[in-house]
Amino acid sequence: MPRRASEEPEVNALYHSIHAVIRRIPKGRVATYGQVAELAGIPGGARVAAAALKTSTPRDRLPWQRVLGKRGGFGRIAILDPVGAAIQRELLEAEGVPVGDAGLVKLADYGWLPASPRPPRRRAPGRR
DNA sequence: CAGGTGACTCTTT
DNA sequence: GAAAGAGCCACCT
Repeated sequence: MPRRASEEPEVNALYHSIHAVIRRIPKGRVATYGQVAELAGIPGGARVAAAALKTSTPRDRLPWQRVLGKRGGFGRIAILDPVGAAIQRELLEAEGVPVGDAGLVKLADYGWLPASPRPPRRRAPGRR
């Protein structure tokens, strides 16, 4: 069975916060998983944000199409749900967000800036 | 409590 | 620039 936060229609408070952040993404803008997670209070929890989206259902009316990977792409979803990815691309273009042929969005121009610009982080994760 | 998993992200090869 | 390896977080079994 698919992994979900719980069998109940209501999600956990943490996931709810993530959903709330996603709902705050202005139209015509996109945010990254890491960005959403950080705003939700989970720095470095990009995967948690992804899980929150995965567990959510279309009935939640979440603008998941505005959540992209750090490189401006859709990530593995393009492989898991190619149909959904196509819909996502159309939705973004309908909002005024141009998507390149490779399925990439210019985060420098259409990235969401909730409060501060993007401070260059030195080496948070990935240090081996 | 411990092990396994993933719509991620980063640094190094 | 692509591929591989390592790290983090929260949820599930």
